[in-house]
Amino acid sequence: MGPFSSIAVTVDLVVFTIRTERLHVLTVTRGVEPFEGRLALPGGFVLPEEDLDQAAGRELAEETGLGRGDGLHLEQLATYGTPGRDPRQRVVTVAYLALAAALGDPTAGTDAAEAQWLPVEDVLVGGLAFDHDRILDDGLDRARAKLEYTTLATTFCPPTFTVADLRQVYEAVWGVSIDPRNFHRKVVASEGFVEETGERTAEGRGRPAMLFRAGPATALHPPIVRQGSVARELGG
Amino acid sequence: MGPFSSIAVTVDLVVFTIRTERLHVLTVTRGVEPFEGRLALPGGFVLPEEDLDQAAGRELAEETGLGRGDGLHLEQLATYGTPGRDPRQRVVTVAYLALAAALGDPTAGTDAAEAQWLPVEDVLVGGLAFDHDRILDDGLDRARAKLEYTTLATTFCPPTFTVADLRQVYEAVWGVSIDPRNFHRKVVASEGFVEETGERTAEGRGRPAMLFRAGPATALHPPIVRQGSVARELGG
DNA sequence: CGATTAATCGTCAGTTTGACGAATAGTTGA
DNA sequence: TCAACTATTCGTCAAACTGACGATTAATCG
Repeated sequence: MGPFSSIAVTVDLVVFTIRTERLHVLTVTRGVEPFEGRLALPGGFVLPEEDLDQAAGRELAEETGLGRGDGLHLEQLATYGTPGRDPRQRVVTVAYLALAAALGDPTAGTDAAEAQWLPVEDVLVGGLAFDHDRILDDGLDRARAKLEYTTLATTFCPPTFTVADLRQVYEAVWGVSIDPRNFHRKVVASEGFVEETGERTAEGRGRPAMLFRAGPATALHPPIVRQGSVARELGG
Repeated sequence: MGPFSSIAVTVDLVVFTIRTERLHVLTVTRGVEPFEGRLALPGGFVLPEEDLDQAAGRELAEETGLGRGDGLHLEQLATYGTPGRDPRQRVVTVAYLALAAALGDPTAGTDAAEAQWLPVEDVLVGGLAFDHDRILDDGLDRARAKLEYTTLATTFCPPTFTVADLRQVYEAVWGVSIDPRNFHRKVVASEGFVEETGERTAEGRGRPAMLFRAGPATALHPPIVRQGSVARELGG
């Protein structure tokens, strides 16, 4: 294939979770040049006999210990290949978006001793190496949009959760506050979004809440819309 | 970077347009093995100093003569890299989706003497080389979804067009028929979707229609929804 | 010129929305 | 113990939006 083979292919991960009611992203501290000591998104090379999705799943498992069956969501985000984005050589990276329920601190002892969860707003202000700020931004846009018309918000929740838990997911990801009464009405009316477990929360202030599990639906009809979000988005 | 560099990176294009009220996709007939003589999506290698978007734009220009300023839309679709998808060597391809107004037959004389527009439904039934059927399918899904909540339908139209022209875009892409009265109401009420030119069509049967041009909006609020499309999409 | 065609305007009932009041069922603190 | 507090859940209401479809308008066709 001639002179075209000198491009390295990697996968990078934008992994979101919610801790203490704020959206967090998984980061690693680079141990080598370039950008040594700087924060970056986790990622690595695609192995010669490995599918792209496989590579992303492997990297995710290495960094977090999460794998199939942990109710996490993994989808391809976009691919970035501007010449010079890695100063060493031409690197094309396929970015993936992962959503996970809150879990303990990243598995030390593995490849990812330097990995840590950081609040997205703290990272967004230009803190990442390479073009990872842009990738994080695109991942955030994608996650925000997907909450509107898919049931993916439940992947941020534990196996059983309350409507308030689910609402806090939307509030954390969108950075807005939502009327609990209208949100409750829409969620329980949305067929297949959540299923009753019959149980209710034991502790906590206020009236005990019903516990739900994720329902079988993947798409939301009608969607849960951000108030003035995309609206009035004019531009030329 | 060791043993990781032996992956070739290409771009492939899903180019849609509308001819005779049906959605068409740009195809090429392969002149070399593998899949010699078979239909495929146009595409080619990413050059060493070339950005991915650039490569896609270049390939599009080579095949169609279309370039910036022709009011066409070009966006990254997804990346495909399953080992074995190209029997010769490991190839990762970044697919792009392009939408264009109807134009003449593909520019013969260039690289693309074998390029032709074919109705999507004729191609969908497993006619393409490599994994291009899958790519076409993903492109079709993306195009259908984007018509709902963006103003991209106008990129299928000439500089000035009627509401009926726009409706035929939706009907061709979605493969449904739409009530002309409700569609008209929504389109003219949607701020920034279309702008009046003050002119009207001269020829044709029936009452002459007002001519519009594309407005400044990029997002649609509220969206133009497919009837029962995504609705009831349960599964798990 | 009447039939036909297509564009545009209207009507109407049913649904969904955002705003917000009210009842419920717990915990907290004096 | 009980009033204050908090959070969940249920209701109400007017405004907006939707799909179905009738009616009018303005052209071409036979």
